[in-house]
Amino acid sequence: MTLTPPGRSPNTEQIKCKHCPLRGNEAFRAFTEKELDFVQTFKSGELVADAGTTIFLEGNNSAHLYTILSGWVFRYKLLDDGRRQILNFGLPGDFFGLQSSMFGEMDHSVEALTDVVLCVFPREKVWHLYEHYPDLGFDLTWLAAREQFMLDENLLTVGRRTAIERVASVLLNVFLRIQQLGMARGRRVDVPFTQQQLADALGLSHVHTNKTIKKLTSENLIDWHPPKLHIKDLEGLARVANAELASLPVRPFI
Amino acid sequence: MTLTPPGRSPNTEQIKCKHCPLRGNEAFRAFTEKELDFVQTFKSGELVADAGTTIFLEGNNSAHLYTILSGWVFRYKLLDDGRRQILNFGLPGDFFGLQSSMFGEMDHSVEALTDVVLCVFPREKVWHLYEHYPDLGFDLTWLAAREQFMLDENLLTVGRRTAIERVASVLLNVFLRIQQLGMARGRRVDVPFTQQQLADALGLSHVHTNKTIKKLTSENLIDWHPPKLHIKDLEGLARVANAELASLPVRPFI
DNA sequence: CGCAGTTTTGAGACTGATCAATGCCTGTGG
DNA sequence: CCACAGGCATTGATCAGTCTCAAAACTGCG
Repeated sequence: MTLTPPGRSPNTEQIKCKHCPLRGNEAFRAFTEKELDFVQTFKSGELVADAGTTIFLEGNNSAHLYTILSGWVFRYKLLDDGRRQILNFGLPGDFFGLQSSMFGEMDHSVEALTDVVLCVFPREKVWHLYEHYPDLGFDLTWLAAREQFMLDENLLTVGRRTAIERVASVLLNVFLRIQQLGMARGRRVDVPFTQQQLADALGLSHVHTNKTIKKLTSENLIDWHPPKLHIKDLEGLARVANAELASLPVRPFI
Repeated sequence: MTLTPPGRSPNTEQIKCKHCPLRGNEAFRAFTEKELDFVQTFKSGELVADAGTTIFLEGNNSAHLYTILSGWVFRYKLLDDGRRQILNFGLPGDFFGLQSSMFGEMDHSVEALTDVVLCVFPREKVWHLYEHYPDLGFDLTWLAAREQFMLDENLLTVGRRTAIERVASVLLNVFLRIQQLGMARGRRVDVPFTQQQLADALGLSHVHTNKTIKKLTSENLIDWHPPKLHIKDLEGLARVANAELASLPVRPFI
């Protein structure tokens, strides 16, 4: 496990915001020079973490905000006896850690699902952002509303969909998000989570999740040999999921 | 069903922000004169709606943001076949409708649970707020983060808690929220939702919800003769819920 | 008084949980 | 190059929590 402290990355040179690999991506809105310069001063460093590393724990007073440059993370909550609910997955360009900068304490934990590179922002500067870059403040709210949107969807899934609908809708969502980032090869994507982790996101047991995946496979909708996921029938999958195939809006990121 | 259009309330005089009944409440942070004046210009009217009225529907392009002055609402999503998941309840001081002002379209519906009075803000002015009142922009983000916090909790509840834990934790949360608003009489509060609505928030059937409430009652933890809820054993209820009794932070509102 | 919506109760069915193995792949060290 | 360990995936059998269906009792209201 490597957890490089913010501000000092070991071998790798830090990426300048100007040259941020995410900038060119069509999924994200364009930035002005001025905004870029500010974001650069806002950024305090990078965090490189191996898969499995805990970025922060519930109850922590994390002093940072993070944008994912590469890799996946997941947010989760635990009950005392160890039951775990994964709240959402974070992909490149996604933002997390807002709560601590608002309330001073996180209500959930975050773990690196794959090796990740995170862009780190100190929370003391958040206020500065609102004061001098209202458009970026607006973007922050936008991103918070987007997270809420995804949570609403997850809550519907976990609360009201059957097992097969749940698996179908989460795989579908994840596929669409990867596709939006331009990281899909046709209907083929890399989905790095284990069945156990998927189960924890769905509110199901891992055994039943496995059996449900098999069913989707035997119905010729998907083919998943972790981490390679092939969506063989997108419309069919959406039908089983009881979901619509809306396209995702272009979005900001910090 | 009465749905008074924003900007024209029939008999009632509109409430000036300066005299907003919520202002004095300890649950909320104090505002400066300048902020109050702006919020007053931001406000475009009031919406008075009877219990059961739909404020807006999923897919709508709602042009407004709302703060609840009095009464309860709930946010929900539907599946095609009518299964309903209630995402969260809104109480006085709570804010909703942010998504439409960010993405132009709501992903969920909102219904008045009781008769409500809502304070209406036009979404065109949201940008103005960020530009000229950064502290209010910050507050908006704060409120979005708070909603996220509540959704995280709900997702954990629905995904990983058992029926009895679910009922206990939602009743507990609702009690604490009412208490924070100073609307509790000791351990007694008015909880206006039906068992069916509670069930839809919990991801349970209404029959099983009823049986579970009975169990909590027979264990002498609560006493609920709708709408009168009496929490007979707060600590015991928290224990059953597998939840902690943290106090809620003072919060902003618009 | 009667209606409509809500709560309550019982019985049986079923989805998904739990338990317990087994198989499989990958990386590691001998 | 093989043996082994550890993590994951897979499978079968049994169990139980929750759902569905159906009907009755209750409550507030016109």
